[in-house]
Amino acid sequence: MSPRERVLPAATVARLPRYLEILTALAEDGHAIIASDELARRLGANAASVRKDLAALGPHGTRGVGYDVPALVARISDVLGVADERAVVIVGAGNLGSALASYDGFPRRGFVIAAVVDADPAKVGREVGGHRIEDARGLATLVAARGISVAVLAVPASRADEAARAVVDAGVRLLLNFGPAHLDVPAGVVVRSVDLSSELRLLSFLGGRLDVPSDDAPDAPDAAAG
Amino acid sequence: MSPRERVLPAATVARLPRYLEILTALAEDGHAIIASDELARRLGANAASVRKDLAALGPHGTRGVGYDVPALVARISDVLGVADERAVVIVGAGNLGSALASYDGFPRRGFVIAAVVDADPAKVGREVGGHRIEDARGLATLVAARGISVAVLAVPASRADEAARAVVDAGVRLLLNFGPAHLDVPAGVVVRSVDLSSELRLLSFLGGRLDVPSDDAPDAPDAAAG
DNA sequence: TGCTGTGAAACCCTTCACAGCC
DNA sequence: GGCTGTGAAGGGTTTCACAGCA
Repeated sequence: MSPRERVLPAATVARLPRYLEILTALAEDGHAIIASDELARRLGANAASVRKDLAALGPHGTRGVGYDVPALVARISDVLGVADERAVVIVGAGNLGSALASYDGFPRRGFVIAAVVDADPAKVGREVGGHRIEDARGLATLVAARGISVAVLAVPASRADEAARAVVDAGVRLLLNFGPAHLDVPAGVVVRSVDLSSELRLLSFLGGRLDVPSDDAPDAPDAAAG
Repeated sequence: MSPRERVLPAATVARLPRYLEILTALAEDGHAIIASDELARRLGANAASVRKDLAALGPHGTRGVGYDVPALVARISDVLGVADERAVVIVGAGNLGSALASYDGFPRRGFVIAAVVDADPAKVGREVGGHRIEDARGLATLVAARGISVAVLAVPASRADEAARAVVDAGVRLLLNFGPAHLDVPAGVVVRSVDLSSELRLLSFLGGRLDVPSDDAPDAPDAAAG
């Protein structure tokens, strides 16, 4: 449906948030210039890869000198669209949902928690992280009234599909899912999944391999979920 | 304990935990057989990819019929090494650490929370998720005494490096890091990072492409890389 | 017939090596 | 000299298409 002209390689896009974190920290430390070598070291990547990534964003480097840190911060912020604040609803006020509601990383990155909802009436009215838990049945109203564009799903695996359907029906098209399942959503809805169970089991596997002596450290495979 | 184990492709390994989740659920629902098409649908992947993945584990499928669900569950469990319990220490008893300490996904997947530590003396002695918060300075002793092999880092970004060094010094070689930074660890130490900030910003980017880009149309940097 | 198992092609990403500019 | 920008090479992953078997 959407005219998806992929300007940037997916792998580059996936790294942009980390560039932004590093470059922002550099800017706050007063660094005005950085070379690809140093950036690569901080990112844990190859310098050529860094140069390819940054070149794809446009010419912000000077040969023989390095990259203009403030310019890159501005450019990446622009590309990622972090300039605009986004209203977020956290669905599920269990342990994880409560933690996320209190997580200061959200507001610091332009994500305003506009609502925390739960399907359990017993939880409605309680407070988590300064937010009053509201009834999940009122989702559609909340989304419309507060301009919510992102939903964070922190519900049990068995409820994930149901919750996804509810937020999509309410008009949300960006989902961050903390659950093991693949969510079946309509075209036009974007889902990113953070699967703690999978990460743990992957660790378990990689740990089993540690007994084998190896000359170089096996890099963890990227878990870029589809 | 495995007949003959060849090296599995990293991409396959990264998917195994999700296969295991799906297949376990199928087994509990009484399904004895599943076809690659159906498995692919639930995984959100291609059927050929599923067949390649499963073929790499050995012959557990029957042509014209499908795959033996219980056999696959057993095989993947074996490969991932989830049979053994692993003792985990959670480092950082803030919002996220507390949530993880209460997260029932850990015990259900063979990860026993053996300790929760924090560097803040004010927090020591309090309880989270049934675990008493202990002093982070005693890490080395705890790790040795309780056979801890996995550390979950849930500390602020500014403390991540410090915390990583501490757990590695204590003898832990498997780290699950909830933080934005790249951790510099010695060879032989495996780190998996779950970066909530990055996920959010990625969502932000993907969402920006769904709506009308505000002022600045994608200025078409030649994507012809390589 | 139906579905698995698998060569082969296509694709993507990373890394190297070096040309180009300051 | 130093560092960016980029063709080319190399390696891995996905997808197709079909052979092989119950």
